[in-house]
Amino acid sequence: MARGNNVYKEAYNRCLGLLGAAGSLASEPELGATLGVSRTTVRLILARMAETGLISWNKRDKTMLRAPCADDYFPTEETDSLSQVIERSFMRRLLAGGAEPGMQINELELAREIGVGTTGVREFLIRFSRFGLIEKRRNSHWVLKGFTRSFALELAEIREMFELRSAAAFAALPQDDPAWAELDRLEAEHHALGRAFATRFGEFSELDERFHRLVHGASLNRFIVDFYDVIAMVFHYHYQWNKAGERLRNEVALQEHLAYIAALKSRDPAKVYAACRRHLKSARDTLLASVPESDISAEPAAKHAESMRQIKLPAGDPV
Amino acid sequence: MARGNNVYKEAYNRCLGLLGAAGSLASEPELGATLGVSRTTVRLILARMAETGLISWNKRDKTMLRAPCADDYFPTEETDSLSQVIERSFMRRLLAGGAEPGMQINELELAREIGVGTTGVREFLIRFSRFGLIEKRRNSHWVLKGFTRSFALELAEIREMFELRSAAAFAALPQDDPAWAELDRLEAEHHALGRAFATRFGEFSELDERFHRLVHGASLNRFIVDFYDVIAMVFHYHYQWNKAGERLRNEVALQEHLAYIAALKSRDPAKVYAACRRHLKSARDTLLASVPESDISAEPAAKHAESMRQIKLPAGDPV
DNA sequence: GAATTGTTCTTTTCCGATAAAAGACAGTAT
DNA sequence: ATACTGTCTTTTATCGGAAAAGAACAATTC
Repeated sequence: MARGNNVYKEAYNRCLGLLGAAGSLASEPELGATLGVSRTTVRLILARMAETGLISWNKRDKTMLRAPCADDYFPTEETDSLSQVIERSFMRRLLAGGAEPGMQINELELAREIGVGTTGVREFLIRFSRFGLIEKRRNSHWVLKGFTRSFALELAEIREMFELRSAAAFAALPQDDPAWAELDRLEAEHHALGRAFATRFGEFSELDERFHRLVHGASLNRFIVDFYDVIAMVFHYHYQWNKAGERLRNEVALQEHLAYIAALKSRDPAKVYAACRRHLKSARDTLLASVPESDISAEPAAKHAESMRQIKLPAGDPV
Repeated sequence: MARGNNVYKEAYNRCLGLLGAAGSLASEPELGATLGVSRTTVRLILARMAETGLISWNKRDKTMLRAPCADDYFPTEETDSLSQVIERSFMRRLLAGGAEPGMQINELELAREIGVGTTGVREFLIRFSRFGLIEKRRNSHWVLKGFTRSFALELAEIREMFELRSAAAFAALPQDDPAWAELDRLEAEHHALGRAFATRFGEFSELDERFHRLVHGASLNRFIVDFYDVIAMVFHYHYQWNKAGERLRNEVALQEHLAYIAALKSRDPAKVYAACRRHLKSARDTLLASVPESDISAEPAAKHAESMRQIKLPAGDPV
């Protein structure tokens, strides 16, 4: 009948890392800031560390008595927040099969199977609904729209609109904008990853997200920035269940990113546009290739969205 | 400790209207369909109507005994759903003054002042967050971002992108698409409203929303369609508190709509583009004019968003 | 006297319970 | 045979309460 203490447990685990690395711990407010929790939680952590004999704690003095070992850590199942637990569980069902579009979602059943209260599930579904994969019937159940080809196409359409615009805005950023320094840093990381690609190619997706978020940030538009959450969600879960051809896919994307970065640095709108489009096109094709081919007639939207991309908008300044 | 019975009360009131108009009532399933509620609720309504002597109810026979009077209706406060109550209350505070950007939102306080449970407020805030006016701090409070100039600009930017694309898609719709018939109907309604504008100009906003939703629907993209919810919310609440110049504003918009509709019917992409842009530009200007001029330096995004619109994207097919 | 600690109060997060509303199914009327 | 009604089951919407986490303030320490 109360919230779980995962915040404490998760912060405790991270704090063990800090202790192991430094041999002692900073002041309570400072620890709170680095761990991203309140001082109340910090003091709970310190209390337990003192209790288990990891440190001696007397006011300002927190010195390590022994190095933390594997047993000191809380198991990972206990450090996840409720929403993470629900999200993962839900996405597994969604992607790991048997989730037909049109199927209805039962809050109570979902809550019982995951082992949480209904409120948590409800709130998750409301938050999740903005991804466009589920829909609520008034005073009734939720309906699964499914991870379909048409979803992928609609997503790609918006992404392309937003990212082309963001990339153009990025190229127009003043010389002294901190984004340029961050771009240099990311470029270096791309090169570093490329050199050790054989062993580290799995790290690419994290770099990918950081790069695209940086670009989107240049739009200075909250709707564009927020929309990247949808893309990130899709990539995160979708590719987690679909590791086929991961290495090649990432290798291609990495090269495209480097060309894209070079184009941004040139500040030439035409070059930026071309490099961005090239990358977006391959991202879309890759995503579509991994969505199982479905009966198109059952998805009128997909057909239309595909034809949509052929429509030529009259040239002109954006409004 | 349970849900309110507003669904029943609201449906009951609408059913009184049906009864008054027709003199008798259809079958239970049919009534459920027209009122948009389940048969369980329909039977509750019929039971009360029989009890209060409005009808005699015996199986299939439901005949009116007396015409419904004002006293038969439930008061409007009791027919609103919890989320409507919370939304209105929240928007009133947001727009009716004293809501500074950066201010923090207290769930418990809000719940107490509105007289509802915390769960309802929480769920409302989560749902409302997609409008980009509030933001959540992890494990902590919500922060009000405010109905600022920069919000209006960011909103307008996306709206323009989406609507230009939707309008182009609309013009490319096949001749036999039902949207064309609906467009004809809306055009006729525009003309009818225009003829009686002096007395009925307040009805324009409802027509406005239906027209724009029809256009957006042609995109066949759920993200574009859903985004219109944001615009509709803004217009609904903002203009509800800002009636200054309403008649002129609506008159201009009505004429622009007629030109826009004519352009769509011409199916000429260049004409569609021009008419759509003209209308969007005046909609943006009108909205901006009604947002109080604020300290631009405190809102870096606003400045940038305004310069953004000057950037000329290289012409080319959409990806 | 500025930062840190000790203490207390507030707010968020979450669960279980319950009435309203939806939905299912069998029986009955046309 | 089809559509409607009567009855029963399932599911959703909402509240109150309790523990965890945050935040504020007073008392120390360097």
